[in-house]
Formats: sequence, structure tokens, C-alpha cells
Amino acid sequence: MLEKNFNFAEVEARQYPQWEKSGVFAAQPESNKERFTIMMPPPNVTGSLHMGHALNMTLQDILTRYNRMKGKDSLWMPGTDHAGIATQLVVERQLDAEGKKRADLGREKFLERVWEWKAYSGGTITSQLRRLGATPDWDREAFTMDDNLSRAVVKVFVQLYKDGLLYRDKRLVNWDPKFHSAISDLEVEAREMKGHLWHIQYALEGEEARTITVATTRPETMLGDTAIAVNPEDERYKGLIGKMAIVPVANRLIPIIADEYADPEHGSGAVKITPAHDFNDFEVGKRHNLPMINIFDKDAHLNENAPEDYRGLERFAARKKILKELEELEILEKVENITHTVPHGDRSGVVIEPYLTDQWYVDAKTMSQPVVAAIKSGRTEMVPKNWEKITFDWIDNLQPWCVSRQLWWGHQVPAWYDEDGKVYVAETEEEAQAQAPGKTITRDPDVLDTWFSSALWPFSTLGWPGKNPDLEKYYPGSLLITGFDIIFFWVLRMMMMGIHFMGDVPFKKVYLHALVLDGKGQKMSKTKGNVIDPLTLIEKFGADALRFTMSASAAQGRDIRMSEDRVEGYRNFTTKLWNAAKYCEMNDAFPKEGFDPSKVKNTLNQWIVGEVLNTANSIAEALEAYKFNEASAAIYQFTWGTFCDWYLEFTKPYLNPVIRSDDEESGDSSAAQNDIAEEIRTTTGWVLEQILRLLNPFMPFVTEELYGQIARREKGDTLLTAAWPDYPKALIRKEAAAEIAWAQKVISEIRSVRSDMNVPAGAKIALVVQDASEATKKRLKIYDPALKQMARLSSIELLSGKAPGRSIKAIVDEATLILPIAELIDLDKERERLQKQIAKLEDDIRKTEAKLGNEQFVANAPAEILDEFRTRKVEFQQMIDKLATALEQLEAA
RNA sequence: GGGCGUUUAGCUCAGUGGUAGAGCGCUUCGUUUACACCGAAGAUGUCGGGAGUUCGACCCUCUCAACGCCCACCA
Repeated sequence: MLEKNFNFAEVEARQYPQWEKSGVFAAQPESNKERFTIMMPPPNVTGSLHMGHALNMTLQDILTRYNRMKGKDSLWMPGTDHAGIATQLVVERQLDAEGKKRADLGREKFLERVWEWKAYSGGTITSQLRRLGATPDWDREAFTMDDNLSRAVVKVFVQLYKDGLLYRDKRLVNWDPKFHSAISDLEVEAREMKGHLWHIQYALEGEEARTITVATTRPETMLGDTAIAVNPEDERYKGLIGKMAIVPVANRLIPIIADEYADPEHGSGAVKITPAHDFNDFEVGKRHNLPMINIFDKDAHLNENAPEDYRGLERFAARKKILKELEELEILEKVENITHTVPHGDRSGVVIEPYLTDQWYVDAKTMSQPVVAAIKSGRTEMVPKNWEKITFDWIDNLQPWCVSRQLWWGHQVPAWYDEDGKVYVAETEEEAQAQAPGKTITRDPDVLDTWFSSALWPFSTLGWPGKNPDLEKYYPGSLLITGFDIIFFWVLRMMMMGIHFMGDVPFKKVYLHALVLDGKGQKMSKTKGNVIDPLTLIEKFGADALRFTMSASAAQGRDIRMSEDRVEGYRNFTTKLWNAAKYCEMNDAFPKEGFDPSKVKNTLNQWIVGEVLNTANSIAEALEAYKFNEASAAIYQFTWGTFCDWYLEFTKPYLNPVIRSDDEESGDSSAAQNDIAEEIRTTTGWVLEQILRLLNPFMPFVTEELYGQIARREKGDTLLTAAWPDYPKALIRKEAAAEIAWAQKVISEIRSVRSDMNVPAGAKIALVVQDASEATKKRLKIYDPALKQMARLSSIELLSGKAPGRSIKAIVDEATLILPIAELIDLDKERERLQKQIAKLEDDIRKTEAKLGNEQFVANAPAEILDEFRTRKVEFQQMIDKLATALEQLEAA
């Protein structure tokens, strides 16, 4: 017997290890089944599960399970990422707490610490994925710093260097003064801030009375000025071009140059040029061969290129000091309050400094051209489609990708330098040495951007650069599911690398899902303290409920607001299913071997069997189109709304002898009734089993448990290996569906009337049908037990001619409901109800008539629409007539 | 500044060129042997404003507004 409630905690803990042990998560490279490959976006190895993962992983697991059931050889490749900066930061913080710095330990010891931390916390995220019920091929779990993946990184680096797509260059980078490292454009976050625009007068050489005014938001950088630029068309300054100005405080001479970059409309029209500390100025400087004076050190403190009393000052302290000095010199012409965007490090949170250094760059622009082609030709398709355009726009403005980081945790750059600074790129030190005979070489201390190694994920995890049969079979992947927030960081870079090294796109489709926000629509973040922990929800409502919430919320193109109410609602759904199964068990309604759903005779059974097919089709169709919300809605609606609310209720009278015994008029022999009951039991069991299969990808735990205990309680197989139902079209029986629709309508109407008339719940009423057609009579007979049970009727009587005077009627097709218990009825209320209904119908008729009276409509509307309007009108009129009769009779009473 | 998205029932959100939908919440009723984490019935909307295309617009076009996100070097 099933327990009273679904104990999800117990079931989850018991089921998962069994699944994993059974080995069905594993791909089957030897099989010749059609394959389904999906690469898990590797989470940070030392991280823990957040809502975004829960969404992302649930969707992947649903499709993996679905495809596995469809009989495909499914590879869901799991793994984790070393997450360079993030992980190094955590360990540095730990050291900090011990009062140490990473420099104290030295590189080797520090890396040992990081590996220790990885060993300690690295299992968290993967065990949490198991809690969620995810079924990737764990045996293949990869880590971006595994030996073979690291080999791939080196190989790629060297090859790109040889191909001229990777090079070392001295240019401005986004420098993070806190991490002492370069970061990529993508890791810079522009934050809007209040600031000032200072107008400063620079004196001209030789004519100290004349000045030229420049405007700047960063006065401290004037110590590195090497020119003033004015627009060549700017009449105000034409005469000054070629003259020299004096940088205040620094007392250095700089030329006044003409450059289009200076916008006469902006500021004073003259702009100071600081090539070493501004991206635009850098370009201007290159155009005019200006010297580049770097005035900062790696902490963004002023260095020896600044006047002596500024050296060592932090940049903002320097700003204060210089402003004070300018004021004293009375050359601070004015100060404007402005809001502007200031670049910040997305992880460090400090202001990013454009900084002149040597770094390694990937020629992303060149490499992304084939990516554009692949997307345009449809070799990789993005879902939703609008991301494709955004992608193209981004690629259009692509800058070289700075891939070196001045960190220790990561893949060390495979480049060596000799005493003269000449660089040797090679896979090993021996090879590098061979290129530099007789020289002493030292390795580049920098490591690569985390995303460099994850860009190789689709093939490095399959054994590349080795010759691995897996690579042949599973590349390119069928699908990538990830959040749109890492489309530039990761998706496109995988495409660049995949196309370059594998000669083919890494995946055929990319499904980009939205972000998970908190209940108020805010991004979840630790600093805001609004993070909802998926593990908490799993503990409270079960993994199935959380998974279903994720799936049901995943409409395309919209962020998801996470609310606990919704999870609770789907927890209730698991309970509902559990109880339905319990009901089946109580009624011996189990699936039977050899049962052929297309052979059922009873209308109810024919109908439900067709509904199962419709539902299965809807789910499959929705999943193939990545409409997870529609798929979820279909199975939810069928299970609860169709199976539980209607089918089980409809069939109860046939299964329950107590209810059936007071039905003596149905005319069926008890043998025939037994046959019906038997068919219902078998069908019910079959439907339950289909629900368990269809729902399994979404709610694996509860379905597996019920499958084991009810549906396949003797054989002990599992849904993991069960086939996705493939039904014959013959299951659809239109006539049966129409019959049941009629019965549903009758029952709903009777219920509605009962309720409106305040008939006490316990009181049974009679349905008296006047002048019924033969078809209606037949139907009434077929659904007699169901009508009595579900609409709480005492009897159904057939009358011809006028109904008894003191009765009240409501209309259900031709059926007339008569309530002989006049005392129970509030006449005024009933009159009001009828009048209201009539008024509404009359209004509907007016609208319909107006429509049909419109010549253009009649001329242009398609036939079926026109017909619909005509029948509609007739129906409305019939109902009004019947209601009017009822009202008449009411008045008579 | 550029781009994108959103605006539908009290809340969270689906949705389609042909008389508006779900879940939650709310109201009323209900201990009928699966289920109160339940069942039945019900109320609530000029589908953001305006204009246009169409026989017909919540859906297509334009425009305005509000909110959100992304991108951007304007000193």
C-alpha cells in the first residue's frame, strides 16, 4: 500500500543513488542509436547551486530524460570550471583572515592552497545537482584544469599563435587595481555615477597671459598629458594649432594638435590628451605619435613620472590634491556637476583603470566572422531568434580579446622569454628552449582568462586533441542550454574555437533562457540579500516541485520571478498525483500486460485514451520547440483537470458497488456491468502509467516512486529506461470525445444551477427532460450513473408535453432541469438569475446580428467563421427561448 | 546616445487576426470511502494611451508613456 503522503525527502534520498548505480546516465558510444548531445555549462567548481543553475539544469535534464526515453543515445556532459578570479579571490580572502598574503606563500604554495580548497569544496555543486535529480553522465565529469583539458588549452594557444590569431601587444587594457590584473571588456561594468567636469586653464608657452581651457572628469590624469587636441574646423582654436601649452603642476610643454576627435560642441571644445590613461586618447596619441606617459603603478598609485610630491598617492587622493593646487593657482575656471558612467570591475567593484601593459590578445574579430556565417546559414540556430541580431551587432564592434590575467590560478600561458625579451610560444619548455638555443628562458607568469578554457569545452571534454571516437560521435552537440547573460562570454567563444579547431559549429541549437529574479523582479545578489536558495526550496517542497516550477516558468524571452507560492502549488500537484495513484491502487486499477488502448469499448475509456494521445503530442511538440511552459501546462492540465477531475469521477459509479446498487434502471445486466468495470480498471491503470511516463522528465522522483510501487510493482524496472509513449493515431475517437463533452456540459450546467439556487448540498434533485430526442435519451441512459453521481441527482425522468407547473427549468441543450422541491428555492433570486442570463444573451445576439449585418464581413470572412457566427446566433436564440419559458413557469408558480 | 524587451483579472504570468486564459488570492457552498496540499460554484479585465491597416485588432503598423535590461570612449 502507498503511504498516506508522498515523502519526497525519503524518496529522493533513496531513488537517486539507485539511478546513478544503474548506469543509465551513461552515454553508449558503441550503440548505433541516434545521438543527443548536450554540454552542461560548467558551474564554478567551488560554487554552490543557485536559482539560475536550478533553471538551467532542470531544462537540460528534462530534455536529456525525454531524449533518453525516445530511445536516443544521450550524452549530457557534466563538469566544472576553475573560475580563475572568483576562486583565487576566495582563497585570498581565507589567507587574509589568517593575516597572510598570497605573495608570502609564493606561487607554488598558493596554488597548493587553491587545490586544497577545490578538493574540499569541489563536491558541493555536483552533489547539489544530484539533489535536483539531474542525470548527466557523471563518469565523464570534467574539470577545466584536468590534464587533458589543460593540454587542449596549450595546444589551442600555440596553434592560434602560429595562425596569427593570438599575439602579444602593448596597448591599453582594463586594469583592475585591486586584482592587479587585466580583465576583458566583458568583465567591465559601466556604473552611472555623479561626478564633475572640471574646466582647467593651460597657459600657452611664451604668452603666459593667454590660456586654453580644457574640460576633464579626471584632473589627476593631466600629469600624464602629452597634447591638447582641438577640432581642425573649430574657428576659436585654429590659431593655436601648433603652439605649445604648459601642463600646470607638472610644468611640462605639450603641443596643441588638430584632431577630429575633439568635438567643438563638447566641454570647451579643447580636450587634453592622456594617451596612457584613456582609450580615446590612446588612439589620438598613436595618430600623432605622441609620447605615452604612464603615471600609475599597478595599484593605481602615482609613480615616478608624477611630480615628486604626488608620488605614491592613491589616484583619488591625487585628484583632491591637484584640484586644491589648481584652485590656488586660480586656473580652475569652473566646475560642472554631471552624471557619467564609470567603468567598474564586475567582481572587484573598484574603478577600472585604462593601463598600458603587455598582454596576450586573441583576434576575436577575425575569428568571429565564421561564427556570423554559421548563424546566418542556420548551422547554429538561436532560440529565441532575436539573440542572433544582438550577436551580430556585438561582433561588429568586437575588440581584441585580452586573454592574459595576472593571476596564479589558471592555465599558465605557454610562452617563454629570453634575456632580451624575445618570446617563444611552445607546448613545452623543451620545445621553447629548442627555439632559443643557448638562451636562458623564463616562462610567462600570467594565466589565461577562465573563458579561454571553457571556450574549448565542447571538444576538450570529448578528448581533443587526442583522437577519440567520442569526438567523432558526439561533436557537434545537438543543443546548448544556457542563460543569455553569458552569450558573449561563452557561447560565441565556443563557436569561434569550435569552428576553428573542429571545422564545425559546436552545437546546432542554442536555447537561451532568461534570468531568475526574486519575487519583486530584482536580480538576486548576495549583497542585496534577496537570494532564494534552491536547496531550501527542495527541502521544503521537494525537488520535483522545484523542477516543475522551473519548467512551467520558462516561457521564452522573459525573466522569471521566483515566488514560493508557485513552488508550493506544484508541490500540491505531486500530492494530487500521489492520491490519484492511491485511488487506483484501492480500486485494483493497474496496467495490464497486453492491454491495447485502441480496443477499448466503453465511451469513457475511448475518450480518455484519445486525451492521453493528445496530451502526449502536445508535450512532445512543445519540448521539441523548447516551450517548456507549454509542455508543463499540458501534463498538469491533463493529470489534474482531465484525469482526476473528470475521468476518475465519471468512472467511480462503475467501480463502486454501493453507488451502483441504487441504479436499477440502467438496464445493463450485471455481467455487462462487470465487463465495463473491468475495462475501466485496466484503462485507468494504463492512463496512470502513461501519466507517469509523460511526467517523468519533469518530476522524476514522484513518478519513479509510483511507477515502482503501482504501475510496475512486480517487474521492478524503472522509468529511466522506459520508452516515451508512441501511440497509434487510432486512439483518437472523435465521437467519444463529443459524447463526453456533452456529458461534461450537462453536469456543469446542473451543478451551476444547483449552486445558484442554493440547493443544499445534501439534497438530491431530479432531472426531468422534456421532449428529449432519441439521441439525448440514449446519452442520458449511458451517462445515467455519472450524472447522478457527479451532479447529485436522485433520478432522471423523461417526460413529453408540458412540464408540471410548479417547476423551475434551466436549459441544457434539450435537457430540462426540473426541481420539484419548490420550497428549497428562492424565487426572487432565481428570477433575477434568469433575467440576467437572458439580458446577456440578448446582448450577445445584438452583437452577432450586427456582425452578420455587415455586408463587408459577410463578403470577406471565411466560410467557417461565418458559419460559426450563424450557428452562434441560432444557439443564443434557442437558449433565450428556453430561459423565457422557464421564467414564465416561474411566474406561474 | 544606440539597441532590445515588458505593459493582459487583486498578484505572478500564458496566449491567438475572429465574442478574453491559467495558477495563486478572494466570495459562497461542501466531512460523497484518492486527495482540505481537496472538491463544486462564482466575482473581477475599455488586454498601458492615441492613431492607422482590416469586414474584424489583445494580436499587424506608427506614435506616445512608464518600467526593465544590454551595449557605448564623448573629454
